[in-house]
Amino acid sequence: MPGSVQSLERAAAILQVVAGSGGTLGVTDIAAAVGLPKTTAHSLLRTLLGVRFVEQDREGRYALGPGLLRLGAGHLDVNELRSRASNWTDALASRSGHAVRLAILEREQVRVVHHVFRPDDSAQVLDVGSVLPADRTALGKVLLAFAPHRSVRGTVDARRADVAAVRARGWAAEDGGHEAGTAGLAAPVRGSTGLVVAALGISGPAESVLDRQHQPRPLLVSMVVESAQAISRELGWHG
Amino acid sequence: MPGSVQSLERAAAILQVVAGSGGTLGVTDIAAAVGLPKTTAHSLLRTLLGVRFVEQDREGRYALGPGLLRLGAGHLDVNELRSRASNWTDALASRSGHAVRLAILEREQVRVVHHVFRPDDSAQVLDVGSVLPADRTALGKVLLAFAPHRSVRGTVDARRADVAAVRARGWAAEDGGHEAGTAGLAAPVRGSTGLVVAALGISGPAESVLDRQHQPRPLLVSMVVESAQAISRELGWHG
DNA sequence: TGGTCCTGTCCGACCATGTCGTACGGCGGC
DNA sequence: GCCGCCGTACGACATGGTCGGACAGGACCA
Repeated sequence: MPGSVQSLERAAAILQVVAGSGGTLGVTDIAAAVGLPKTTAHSLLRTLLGVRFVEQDREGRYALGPGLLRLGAGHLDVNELRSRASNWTDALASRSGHAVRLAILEREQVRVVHHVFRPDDSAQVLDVGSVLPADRTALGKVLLAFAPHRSVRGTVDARRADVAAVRARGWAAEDGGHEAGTAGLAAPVRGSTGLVVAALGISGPAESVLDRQHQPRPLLVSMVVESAQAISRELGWHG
Repeated sequence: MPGSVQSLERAAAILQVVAGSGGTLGVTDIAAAVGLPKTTAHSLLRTLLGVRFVEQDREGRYALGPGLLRLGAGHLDVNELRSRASNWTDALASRSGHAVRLAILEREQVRVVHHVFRPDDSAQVLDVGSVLPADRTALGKVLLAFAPHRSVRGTVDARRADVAAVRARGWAAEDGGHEAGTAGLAAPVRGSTGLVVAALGISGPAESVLDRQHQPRPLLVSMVVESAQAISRELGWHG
C-alpha cells in the first residue's frame, strides 16, 4: 500500500498470526503465514522481541509478550467494572430505595452494563445491555459532559450551558425526559487515570427523586456522588 | 540499536506513549514525547491507523485502536477466570466436602489464584497468591503435563511416564507428596482455544480422597473432572 | 471580523536502512 | 550416525523510510 510503512504492516501481520495461534509459533511457520522469507520475518521478530511485543520460549518459539499485553491492560474491562462496583451498587439500592444502573459511553451511545432493581416487590425489567438516549437521561448527560475529547464548540449552543453545569456540579439529573413520571440522578465514575469511564445513576418516581420545587433531593445526590467516588477509588482513582 | 528495525522501535514507543496517556493525544504531542519530527511521527501513525493499532477521533487525536486491543483480548485475565469459575468452585467444595483450589502456571511455577475452604468448621488458611511445588502437587502435575510448548525430551526420564499418564487420564493425583497425611486431585481447565489455562483441584485428608488401595475415589475424580470441564465451557471451550 | 498561531496532513528528494539470499550450528527423527 | 529442518548470523544492495517545507483549517483574541 503506497504511503504506508511496509515494515509496520508486516509486523502487525506477524503479531496477528502469533495472537491467532493462541500459543507459540516458530519463525518458519510465522514466515509462511505472512508470506515472507524466513530471514525477513526473523529480522522483524528480533525487533518485536527487543520491544517485548513478543517473547520466546526455550525452543525459540514466539508468543505475545508483556510489552504488547501491557498496552491494552489499562483499558477497562466491563466485567471488572461490574465486579468491583457491585458491592457499592447493591448498597446504594438499599440505602436509596431506588433502582441503580451503571452505564458506559460506547460509540456515542449510552449502554447499561449493570442494573440493580429497586428493593421492593414491584415487577421490574432487567436493563443490562440496553441503550439509553444520551441527551435525555442523567447517565447520558454525565457521560457526554465528561467525554475526554469533546470540544465545547462541537456542542450546539442549547446544550453547552447544560454540559458546563454538569461538569461544574459533578452530577446530572433528569426529570421525565426519558420516561414520564420518573426522574433520575447520575454521577461520574473515574478510572485510575482520572478519566470518566462510566456513570452511576439511580432512578424512580419523580416525587421520590425530586422535592416539591422539582429539585433533586440533596440526600440522594450525596448518596449517588459518594457511591460513584467509592467505585472510582476501587478502580484506582486518587482524587 | 544495531540489528533492529528502527521504524518498529519507533512505532512501539509511539504506542507506549498513546497507551500511557489514557485518552487521546495529537501528533505534535506524540512526536515531542518520542523525540521525532512531526512528519516522521505522522508517517508512522498513518500506518498504525491503517492496521488499526490506533484510531483517531474527529479532532484528529489518536487513541489505542481495536486492532491492538484485540491482540491481547485472547489472553485470559485472572480476575475473569476467578469470576467465571467461582460458582463451580463453590459447588465443588459443597458436593465434595473438600477444599478447592484453582492454579495457573506462571514462569514454571504453580500459583494459586482461587481457594474455597473445605465446608466445615475447621480452621483453614487462605492460599491465594501462594506458590506450590510443581512436581509434587496434583495441580502442578496437571499444569506441567498440559503445558503448550514442552517437548517430551525436555522432561527427565523419571517424569516422562507420569506426564504421559496424566495426559492420557485427563487428571492427576497426589498422595502426601506435598503435605503429609493429605492427598489431592486436579484436572485441566481449558480456554476458548482448547489450551490449558488453569488447573482445578481438591485436597484433604488422604483417607478421604483415596480408598483403601490408595487409589483416588472415582466419585471425587468425576466431580473434579466435570467441574473443570464446566469451567472450561464457561471460558468458551467446545470440546 | 480579520489576523495570528498552531494544529494535522501532504508531497517529494535523498540516503540510510530494511530486505533477503547464503551459510551454519544444533536438534529431532529414523 | 546420518539426514532434514529448524532458528539464527552475516553482509550486499535496492528500495523504502525519513523528514523539511508547504499548506489548509480551526481556535482564539483584539
